[in-house]
Amino acid sequence: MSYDLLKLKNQICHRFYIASNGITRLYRPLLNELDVTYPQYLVLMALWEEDKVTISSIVDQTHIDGGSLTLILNKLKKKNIIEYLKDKQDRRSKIVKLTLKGEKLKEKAKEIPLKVACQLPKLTNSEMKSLYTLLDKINAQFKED
Amino acid sequence: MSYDLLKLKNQICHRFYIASNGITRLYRPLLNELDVTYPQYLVLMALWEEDKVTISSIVDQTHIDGGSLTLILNKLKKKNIIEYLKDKQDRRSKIVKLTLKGEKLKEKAKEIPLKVACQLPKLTNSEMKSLYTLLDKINAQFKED
DNA sequence: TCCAATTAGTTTGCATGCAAAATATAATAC
DNA sequence: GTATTATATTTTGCATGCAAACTAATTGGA
Repeated sequence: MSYDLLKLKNQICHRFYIASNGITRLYRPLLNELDVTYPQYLVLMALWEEDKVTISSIVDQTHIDGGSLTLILNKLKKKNIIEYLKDKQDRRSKIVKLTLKGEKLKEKAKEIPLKVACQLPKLTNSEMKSLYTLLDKINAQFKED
Repeated sequence: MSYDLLKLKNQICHRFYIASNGITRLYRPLLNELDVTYPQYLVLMALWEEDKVTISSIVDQTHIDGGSLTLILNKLKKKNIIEYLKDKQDRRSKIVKLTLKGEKLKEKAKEIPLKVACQLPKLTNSEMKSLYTLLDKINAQFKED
């Protein structure tokens, strides 16, 4: 009995692991049509909301690791989806800006959220709201890290 | 307004991504003391519950990708935490078995779940139960993939 | 003003996650 | 019984996630 907490069925982190990987898998075929990966899509969503931002701002919004983000952004640049501008106030930082192609991708992506939602088990509005609230409580502590 | 569904704040998958990575980060320093990574720990939890199982059984229990699991198991073998046995019924499959060292690690790991729980925001029993239920609903569809 | 501490990004090395191809062995169809 | 098909596992190649070391530029204070 004292080992019950070590059982897989009692691991909340394992449930997040399964949910995160599983839902990302649902996105994959849809994102393939845009020729982007899920983390690249996170970056795009951040830029579609606010363009011409620093790399560290994107880190804050997406929670993608900075080292990984360097690679991700370079790939988006190679695909002509973003470009870099110089920050004249602070020469250490770079400004990331969507290209026209990057902006137009938003139109193509518009249908993705609903298509993914349709493949998920139906939750009532109340359940969905509750899930968001609980996730936000759990994640609150990671917002500042 | 028609792009609201593309905002980061409305992405349930992004919340799972943040929660999964964030909580795994809480485990890391604790798991370092056992010299294992989080996915390796998932494998150990599966084996502590049921030892001498096939690789595909571990895939079913942990939802770790089969290709990745081959590497993970080889690393656990190199650390003398598991060993392989031959399956005489089916020579395609391997039986994975904890070594004595692997079994003893369970004792060392016993305190980990509580130590992690202490670092998470406090949820009421009711909230926690609700979160588990909702996650299980979401994950139900990935159980068979 | 000059140096120490800080900050923005990049690079490196290791460990997955994942799709797809490759291997080896079993089970089925005929 | 032999060819076809299916299953268990491994291998390969690419894309992160992450810690730690590194570079360049800015800031804070003495």
